[in-house]
Amino acid sequence: MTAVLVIEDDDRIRLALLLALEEEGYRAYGVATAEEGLRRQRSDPAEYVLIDLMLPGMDGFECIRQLRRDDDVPIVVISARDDTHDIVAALEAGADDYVVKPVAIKELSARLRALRRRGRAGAVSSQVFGDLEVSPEAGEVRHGGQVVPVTRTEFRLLCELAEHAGRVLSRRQLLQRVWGYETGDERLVDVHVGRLRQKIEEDPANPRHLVTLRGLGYKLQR
Amino acid sequence: MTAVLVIEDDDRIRLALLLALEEEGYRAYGVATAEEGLRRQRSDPAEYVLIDLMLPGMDGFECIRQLRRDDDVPIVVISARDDTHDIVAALEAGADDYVVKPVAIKELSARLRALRRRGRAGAVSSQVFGDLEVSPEAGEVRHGGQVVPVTRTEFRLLCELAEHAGRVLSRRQLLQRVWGYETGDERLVDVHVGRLRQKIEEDPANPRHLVTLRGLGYKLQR
DNA sequence: CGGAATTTGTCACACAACTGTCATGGGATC
DNA sequence: GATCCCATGACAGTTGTGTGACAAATTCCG
Repeated sequence: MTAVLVIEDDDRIRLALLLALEEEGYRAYGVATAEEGLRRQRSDPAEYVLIDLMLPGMDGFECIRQLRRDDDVPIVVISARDDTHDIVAALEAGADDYVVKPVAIKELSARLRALRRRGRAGAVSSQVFGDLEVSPEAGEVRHGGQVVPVTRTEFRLLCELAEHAGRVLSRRQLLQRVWGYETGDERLVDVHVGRLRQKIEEDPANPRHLVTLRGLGYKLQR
Repeated sequence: MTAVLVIEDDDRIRLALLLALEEEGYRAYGVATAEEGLRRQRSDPAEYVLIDLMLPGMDGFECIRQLRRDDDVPIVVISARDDTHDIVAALEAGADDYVVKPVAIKELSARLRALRRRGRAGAVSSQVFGDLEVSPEAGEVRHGGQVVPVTRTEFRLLCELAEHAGRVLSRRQLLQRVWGYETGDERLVDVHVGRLRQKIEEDPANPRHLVTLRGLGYKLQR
């Protein structure tokens, strides 16, 4: 059965979430602090983590970062604030999705399902985005059935984006994950995204797959 | 030749799919109902099944479940609705992939390729790559029908690549698997690849089978 | 056993491909 | 309209790969 870990300090909300999740067929358990959440996830990993941002002690952002360090579990943020900054910061910390309280349980459930679907797709050796296909194993990129020659860096970049398809990755995240740079000029990412577009987009000036989210980063989509 | 069964009640869409699939090099045939599809698949199994969800009589979901009962064939759902519930239900019924109508045939083709890759079985006794043939058992390599004399190291290298045909193998991996070196100069691989090319490639400078993926490694393809 | 032939691994060089930086200009946002 | 953000082309430095030469190791064969 699919397990969900809920990290939320407000008892009433946490209990309500747990009940609703069990109603939906998940095995759900909750903790009230980030520290306990980390411990729990290490000892008995859940398939999903729901987390509030404002927590006593370690806050949600830091908790997400630490979770991400040793786990690729899908993380959904549940926050009271519908603030762009929070959303961006949470996604940059490594969250996969963001919902605003009060949470419609049906919506939450749909989002979990969507994540599961995406996760399943991510597990296969080859990913398809419309007329674009990325095969990490074959070291191959196809566009409209044709193999496109891409460089190693472009390939890594594309794989990284494909692995988190549909989700924005900031320039900083890409710099860290693709290049391993903790710091550095983010324009570097732009350049390589540009070059990649020349190869995999029909009309590089109007990208369909590798799109820019101004101020946020890049995203790969169908 | 790879056969595809299309289960779709709309005559125009079905015919269009069949034509497009044959264009792509598949042997395709179609039926209009789930019942007929099940019968057909039992009597003359195809390698892939494409299925619409909304069908007269037995619906797509039930059809998928029944197909799954006695067959491990990859099933791709073709639906008009881009609805999370449908997608989840179809995948849970046993489908392998889901595309939304109108279907871009290139995308469909790519998805079929992806499925084939995922489901590919292990090594076979003799492998053919166009005009290149490798028989590990006979200890022979043929190029254009002619037996080519290769050295033991070259042969091992070629077998290793053939066993993982279509996948990139890094120099390090090859060094480990062919030579048994945990560490060592990776240029060694280059040299042997070069020598192998002299023997099995029409034009060693422009290899068709034993290709380089810069920064990644080498790959054997047809 | 001994010499010849073959195979193997190392090295160095050359060339092509790739990478990252910079500057410029276009577009979006407020 | 000012500002910020992003796309893109050019360029020099770097890296990766192919290849020929050569010596050591191995195999072949009389």
